[in-house]
Amino acid sequence: MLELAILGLLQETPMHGYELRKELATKLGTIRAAISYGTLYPTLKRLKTAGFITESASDPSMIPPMTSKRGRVVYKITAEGKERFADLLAQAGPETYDDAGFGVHFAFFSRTDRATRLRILEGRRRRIEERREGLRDVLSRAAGRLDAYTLELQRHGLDACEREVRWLEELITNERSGRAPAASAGTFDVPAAEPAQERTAADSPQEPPRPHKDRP
Amino acid sequence: MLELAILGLLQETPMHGYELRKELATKLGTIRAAISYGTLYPTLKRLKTAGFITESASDPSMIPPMTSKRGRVVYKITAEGKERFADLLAQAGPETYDDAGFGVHFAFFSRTDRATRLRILEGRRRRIEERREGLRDVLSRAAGRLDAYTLELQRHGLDACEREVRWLEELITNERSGRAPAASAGTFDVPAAEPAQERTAADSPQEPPRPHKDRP
DNA sequence: TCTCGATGTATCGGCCCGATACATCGCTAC
DNA sequence: GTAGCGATGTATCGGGCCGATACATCGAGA
Repeated sequence: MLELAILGLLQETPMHGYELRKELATKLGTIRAAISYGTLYPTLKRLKTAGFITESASDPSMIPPMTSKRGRVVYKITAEGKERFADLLAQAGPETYDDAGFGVHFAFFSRTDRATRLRILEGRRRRIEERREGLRDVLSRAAGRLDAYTLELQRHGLDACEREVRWLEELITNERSGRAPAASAGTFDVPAAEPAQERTAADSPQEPPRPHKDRP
Repeated sequence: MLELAILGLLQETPMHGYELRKELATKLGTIRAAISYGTLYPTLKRLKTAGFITESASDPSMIPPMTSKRGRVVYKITAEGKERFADLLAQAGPETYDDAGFGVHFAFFSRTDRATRLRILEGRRRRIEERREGLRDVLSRAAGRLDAYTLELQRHGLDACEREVRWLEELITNERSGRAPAASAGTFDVPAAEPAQERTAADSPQEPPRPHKDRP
């Protein structure tokens, strides 16, 4: 899962580990607070061994905060890496629908085609519906066996499930009708930006409608 | 974390592994779907080595489903195990407040005293408030940098945070006023039960109210 | 009879985490 | 000026937990 996220971020721009961790934290803030270095560096090593990324010593192209010449290592994605990213993004294993897996896939939805988005959204909905049914069963059948706190926990969990299902339905509806994820229409006004570069997919040039919100 | 859950369940009645897994699944259904055997058995081994539980061959006291004489192993908690359980339950490390840790502690709240419950509830609230602030920051400051899907994910996460904070506030209020977790007052009618005993204290033999369901 | 699904115990490779160790940079305080 | 401090930065280690896998028994229906 982390592999996918790293590849996705490096696709936008090369980075060194520390930066990667921060970007990961803001992009996946909902999923995991912050990735551990004990995970990050071994994963980067794996990725490098597999040929999906390359390391290079610090080049002096970074202007903003740093001009140091210390041992900073900049990671860069390769062509194989981009291909790998597209594969991981589109393929759907069972782990695609658990909390972490779904979150990562969703976070990179702007790099996917609509069919894939719908498939993942619906798979996730199915998964949550199953969890919801399990909780309902427990609450109706096993209620007498459990204490008040445990029941309260289940009730809260059930509530969260129902809410997530509704959220997914909204997203699915929007997706089908070709709109962007206008969904919950929060208090925030999205400041446009991000022409969302089209065409990612190693070999497929399509990258459909995506009305999104292009500026003139 | 799993250690705590196992000890907690074995405190109610001895069990074998398979049964333990199922109980774990219904008690912690919100937290984790089902514990893996690749986790369960090694943990049981650890617990046994540490002297917190004992193994014994299948005794013929189990009536309901099985009368087999195969290699079923029944696990039973020891006095040290009960002490350990009380310690784990009351102590508050940082991992007490993450999703899994909090869930397990909450599921065993009926075995804790009110002061501990309040401490944990408030610690959890603090944790979630921090996550919430982080998401708000991202949504207001980094919004332009992120695509619509990522933003939608953050919005949904923020929503979940706000909801959980409100839930926790309710629980804290109830706890302070001495009521049971009547909290969210869902569609379900809570079958009363559980006056929520006070005082747990490591070695006390009391084993409070716990109506449970003993057969004749 | 025979296969199938539930029950049951157990191990292995691998991902990921928290703790820890180091080293440098820019800032403020003394 | 220099001493400390917090942010930046790279890296390893032990351990928890997961999914896949293997194996064995039992009751019930084809």
